[in-house]
Amino acid sequence: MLKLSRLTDYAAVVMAQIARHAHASHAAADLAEAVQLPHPTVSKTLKMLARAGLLVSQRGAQGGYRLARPASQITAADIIAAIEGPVAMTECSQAEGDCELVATCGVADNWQRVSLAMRTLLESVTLAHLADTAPIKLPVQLPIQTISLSAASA
Amino acid sequence: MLKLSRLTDYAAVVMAQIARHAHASHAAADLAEAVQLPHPTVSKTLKMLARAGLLVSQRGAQGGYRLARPASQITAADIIAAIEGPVAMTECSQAEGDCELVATCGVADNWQRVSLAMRTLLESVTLAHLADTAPIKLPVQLPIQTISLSAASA
DNA sequence: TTATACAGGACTAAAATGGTACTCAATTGA
DNA sequence: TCAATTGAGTACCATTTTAGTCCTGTATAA
Repeated sequence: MLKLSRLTDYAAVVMAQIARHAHASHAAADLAEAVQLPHPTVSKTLKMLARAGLLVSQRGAQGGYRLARPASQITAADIIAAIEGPVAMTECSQAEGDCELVATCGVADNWQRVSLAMRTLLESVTLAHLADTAPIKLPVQLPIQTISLSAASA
Repeated sequence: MLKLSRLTDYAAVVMAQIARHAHASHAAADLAEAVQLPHPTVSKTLKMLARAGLLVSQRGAQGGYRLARPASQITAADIIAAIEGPVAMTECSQAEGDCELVATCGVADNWQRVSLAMRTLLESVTLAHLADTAPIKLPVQLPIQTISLSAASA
């Protein structure tokens, strides 16, 4: 399925919720209520996002979480990376030298290129886009074809 | 990590191996030897690929697996789908009506668009590209930017 | 100083994944 | 027609990952 983990999914929903009221501080409990998910799980997610530097936290009464920077400067790739680690399709596309099958593999290089393309795509989608109830209008069908796999330039 | 499962990774490697000698029939054991992976696992992978219609199998002596169609007509998305099911980033981006959080979610539509873009990307990469030892030259950095999220057209 | 709210870590339960083994069926060719 | 080869199908187990919970500690504001 190549799918996001459920926590990552939650993270996106919660981030979007915060982004829609970026001025205020949001307590974990309030957010959990707003998005209809269990407190402890939302809390865990928020902690991960804060640790990744996407949210800033404020302890104590009237505390809570706020965006660390404008929603337009937080990307889908950031959110995914905060929960699941760096976006990479295969083991070998994130770190060098782990895979002992390099010799017989023969597809590593090309997978890495595809992986890079996906990362670039995810970096081009911002939290501002996600939080907007209006659909982001990705003219997907056509332009991606312009990434013709035969063209030049590395 | 948004990563492929290990079996999917194997599938790509094995498919590439077959694609490089598309004329011959390949026994599971031979392929396992060639790519240095355990027999039973390769066998399992091959069965899944055959069931998905990407390979045709021939039983008996001199039997084995062959590509069901030219490598240029088999996409990365096909291979991933054969092992993991349809490419979709979230539960709700593959089937309608499962998620009871639609009301509070607010990001479903946009995730689905991103998901579609990823699928399109994976459909534009063929087995012929993957199997080619020469790198596919994805001019990624630039053109993906042309998928500007603000443009028109649904 | 007390209530609020986040931080961190440990722990458990459940599910997905990966891998193995065994038996059956089909094809070839001697 | 029989034996060897090779895929098909199924069931099973071990491991890892994921999700979720709980508890204790710490910072802040009123």
